[in-house]
Amino acid sequence: METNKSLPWPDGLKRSKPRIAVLDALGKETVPVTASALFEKIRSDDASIWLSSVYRALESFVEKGAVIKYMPTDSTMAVYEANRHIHKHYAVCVGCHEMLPVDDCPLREMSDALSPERFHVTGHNLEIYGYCDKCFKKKKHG
Amino acid sequence: METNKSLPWPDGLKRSKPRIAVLDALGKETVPVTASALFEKIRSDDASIWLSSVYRALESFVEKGAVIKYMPTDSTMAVYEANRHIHKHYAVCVGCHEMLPVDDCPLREMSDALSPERFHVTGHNLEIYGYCDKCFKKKKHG
DNA sequence: CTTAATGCAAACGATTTGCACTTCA
DNA sequence: TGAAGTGCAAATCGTTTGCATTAAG
Repeated sequence: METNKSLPWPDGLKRSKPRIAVLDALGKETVPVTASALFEKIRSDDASIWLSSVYRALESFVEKGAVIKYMPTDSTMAVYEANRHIHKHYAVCVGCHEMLPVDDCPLREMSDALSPERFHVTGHNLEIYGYCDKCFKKKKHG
Repeated sequence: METNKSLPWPDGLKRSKPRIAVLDALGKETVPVTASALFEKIRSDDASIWLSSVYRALESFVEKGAVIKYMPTDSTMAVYEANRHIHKHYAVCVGCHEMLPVDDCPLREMSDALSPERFHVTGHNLEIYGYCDKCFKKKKHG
């Protein structure tokens, strides 16, 4: 997974210190992260940034399609990841919220189920729930 | 779709006025609804109920598996539906948030992609995004 | 009776927003 | 310079919680 190659700057967005910091930080992640996790990482690296700027930066990137936002069903916080244009889904652990990438997507033929008279598909989101192995073992022992 | 048959009462839950009202109201819905929408409907029907009681009732039903909670990615509010034990997914309109049922589920073989050494699947959630026909037409005309 | 559920209000926490002050193009 | 972005604080809003009271089993 190409996490280190720096992400292309989205057209039409001014380059500012907070935005650059946010996109850089996202570029280093391999799984989706929350806004406040990003905020902490940027801060601990060095730079002064405000949480609201992180949110605003993320929002503008999402709008441009450079970043993808997910809202996991069993959580209250949104998570974000760089859009590397690799079609991908995650298995979310119900115990610790870890997100494991799932390489296969079984949805190629999905849109057939929806005729264009009813619905015009632009994308989809698949979450698989369950336990990662660590949490599964923890659960077994109580 | 069997929306009128009254839903079975989950084992181990005390029958109380607010809980009954919530489950009744959910039984009349054909698509997932928000807690506050339910709250309004119950109120407009007649009964006095508090929003917090709606949340508490929903929470207890979700715990018992009688109700399913979703958190659509493009929204900030959770939605709930009665668990009729029919495997189902929705196409969510990006314009108006309408949720259209999708009858087919392409995920039967999904869990094969995850070996049990990595992840123990308990369920999944699929959202399909796009435009319902009304919003699609609206968008075309600007 | 005795535990669990509710009424109600007040707290919470993630996210958003308002506004004066920068900063980028 | 002028529009767009940020610092910062304060507001918002869906949801949760605390506690005294009420109701279910």
